[in-house]
Amino acid sequence: MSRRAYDASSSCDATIVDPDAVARVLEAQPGSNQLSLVADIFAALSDPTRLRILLALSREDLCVCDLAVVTGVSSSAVSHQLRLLRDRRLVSFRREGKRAVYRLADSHVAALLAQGTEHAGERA
Amino acid sequence: MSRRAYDASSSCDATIVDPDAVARVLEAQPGSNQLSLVADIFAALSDPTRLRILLALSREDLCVCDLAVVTGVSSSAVSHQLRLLRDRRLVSFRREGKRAVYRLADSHVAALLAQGTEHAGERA
DNA sequence: TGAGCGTATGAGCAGACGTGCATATGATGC
DNA sequence: GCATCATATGCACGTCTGCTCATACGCTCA
Repeated sequence: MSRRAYDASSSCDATIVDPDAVARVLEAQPGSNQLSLVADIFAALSDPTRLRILLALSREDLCVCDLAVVTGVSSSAVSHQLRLLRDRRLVSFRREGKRAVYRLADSHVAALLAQGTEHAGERA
Repeated sequence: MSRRAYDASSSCDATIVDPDAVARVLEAQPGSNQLSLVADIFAALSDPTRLRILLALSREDLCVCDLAVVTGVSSSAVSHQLRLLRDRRLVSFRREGKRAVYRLADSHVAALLAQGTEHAGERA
């Protein structure tokens, strides 16, 4: 939020224009591990197929083959994506006979989805 | 939220196990365009360098070369990423002498960042 | 046990992505 | 005008990603 003017002096090749601001920012930045975690979560939400899966699961628990119908891709592709979403703890599943019925892991996921769609909605 | 048991009959090759649930989901799913928009926004947040840029800008307005210092990559790379963030309307900038000073486009971005980091924080 | 179904996984491929290098553009100051 | 600095852009390269195909696993029922 700093709106103070840049002093326009000082060079810039690997040098810093606003040392105070840079220092404040560097102090507040999360470490690389934490940052990769955040990036991984957003990456999981960055694919249309996975978004369709997650949006579907935000309304109904569904098995793999129904998710294939909903997303319009092969159940193999869905399974691959579900594995990724499982690894990132965004979905969980239970066995029901031969089927695997998936559901969202927790409400944070739905909240992120909602915020993302809302943000996109304003740029129609 | 449907928790009713799957009836375990009916086949599944391109066929549907729970037609009602699938129908409800399909009706509620956004169109492909809207969906791509959402995916693009999340994709913009899915890279550590871009996250560093956005987190930095959520605290301070910064020029390209300072962002290069903060992110630890070349100012060319920063410029490339800023172009992407500009195209997706996540950041805006003003000219200040020779420099371009960038800032977050709106508060939604900060909200998404916060929600993402919070979500990641619980999985330490 | 053996066939059939639903799901999972590994390999391979086409396309997208992030970066650095070289170069272009634009603004400042002599 | 020219030189210099900050930023932007085109290209090339290595990596990653999402899909399909083939195959393996696990469960159910005859």
